[in-house]
Amino acid sequence: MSCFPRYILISSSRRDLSCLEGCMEQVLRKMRELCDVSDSSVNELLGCVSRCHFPRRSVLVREGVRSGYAYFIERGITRSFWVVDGVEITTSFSTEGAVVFSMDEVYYEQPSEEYIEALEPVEAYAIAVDDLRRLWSQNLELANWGRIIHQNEYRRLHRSHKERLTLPAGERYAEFCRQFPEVCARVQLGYIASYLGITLPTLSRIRAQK
Amino acid sequence: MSCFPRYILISSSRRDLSCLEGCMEQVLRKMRELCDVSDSSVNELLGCVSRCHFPRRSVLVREGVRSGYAYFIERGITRSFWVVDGVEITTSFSTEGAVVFSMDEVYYEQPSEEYIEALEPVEAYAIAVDDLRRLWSQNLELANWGRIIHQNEYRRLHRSHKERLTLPAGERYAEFCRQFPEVCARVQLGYIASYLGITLPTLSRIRAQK
DNA sequence: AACTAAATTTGTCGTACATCAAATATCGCC
DNA sequence: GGCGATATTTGATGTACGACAAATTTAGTT
Repeated sequence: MSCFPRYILISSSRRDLSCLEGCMEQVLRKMRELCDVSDSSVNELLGCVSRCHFPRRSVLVREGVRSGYAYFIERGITRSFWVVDGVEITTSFSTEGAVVFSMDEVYYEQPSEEYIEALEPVEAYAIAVDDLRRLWSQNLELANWGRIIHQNEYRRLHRSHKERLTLPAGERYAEFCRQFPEVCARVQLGYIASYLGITLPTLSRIRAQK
Repeated sequence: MSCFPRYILISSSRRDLSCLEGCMEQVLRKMRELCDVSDSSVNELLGCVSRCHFPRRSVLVREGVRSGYAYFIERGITRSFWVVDGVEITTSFSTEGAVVFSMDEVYYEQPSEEYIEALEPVEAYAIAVDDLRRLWSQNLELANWGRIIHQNEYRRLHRSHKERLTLPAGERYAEFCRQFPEVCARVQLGYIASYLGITLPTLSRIRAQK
């Protein structure tokens, strides 16, 4: 089990929106791919976020804790994982434009069961979980956006589950590379192996075969 | 691959609500466990449903088709499954009080990728997918109820995925029996084996060990 | 650029579970 | 209540992948 260097930097002045002009570009680009959101809703969202930075290997969300924040990834890549009996199990990767948060915290108001860590230096926008919940409950456009994100996550998980049960390891890896070429290129092998449910040596051998 | 005897009976008179008095008991009981829904919202829902019956082994939702309906299970049990290369993979069981539908149809307006079949004779209430979508988009209470159902499904899947990656087959079976004793008792072994990602002979041997 | 730590490859061996097949038990239905 | 179909058990054999460990390559830090 790795040990985590720990610092979280959240810019102090939540109300200084000057830095937001022309910001959240990746996040907003991704949002517009998913659904229509009016400028006023976007502004509501922008009013709640603070820019922040996470060095490589730092932890955004920790097991057993309520971090209090969700994060929109503007630059960099993160992984979510469980630690079970000292073994890390990667459950997802998130890149530019994605939202990462603890489902336990946001949906169930409980401490997170997962970790989220930065695999590269991450530029992000933090939003307080309370603010996110409030926006989702009050603003229909943002609620729909949240729902679509969640539905897509469910679908990814559903399909990955299907693949786990039907495809041998090599084909699952090929499928992963096809679906997430970005992630495949930027992330080290051990994390992908863990995501696919195989060991690092096995994945290495699979790659050697071709 | 099994072949399906097929008849779907939906009572013709959608507007005859007399049969609904004291009806949907199991469904409404389950709903109240999850969240608060006012009588007027419940009535909105009741106004859209029709009682229907599915014999054992009949199919509620078929792959490649838009069934046009979601179903509230009042009595009986269903399974959802994929057919991949002629092999059935069970992804969930639904009992009294549950809602079953094709995610592809309701969320993505596409033909279903899954089958849903009755494992026992099923008494259900059918709602047109269009009506369900409309209710969810217009009624905040019902929308929240839908969201909670979806979140719980996500969580179940997330955890089952975790178990698949960390526990050996025998412990996964034990965990399944602990979490779903009802289902465990009512459903035949092959479906449970398929849900757990092991073969029927293997599950039979696991049980013989204790 | 060099030094160190981390990631990946490669090797050997063990095992949990799959596959195929046949025998027995159970259950749905008339 | 009994018959026929279906579900479960049991057996023999194979294999994909895991576990552990050492060698080699790659990459991060000064």
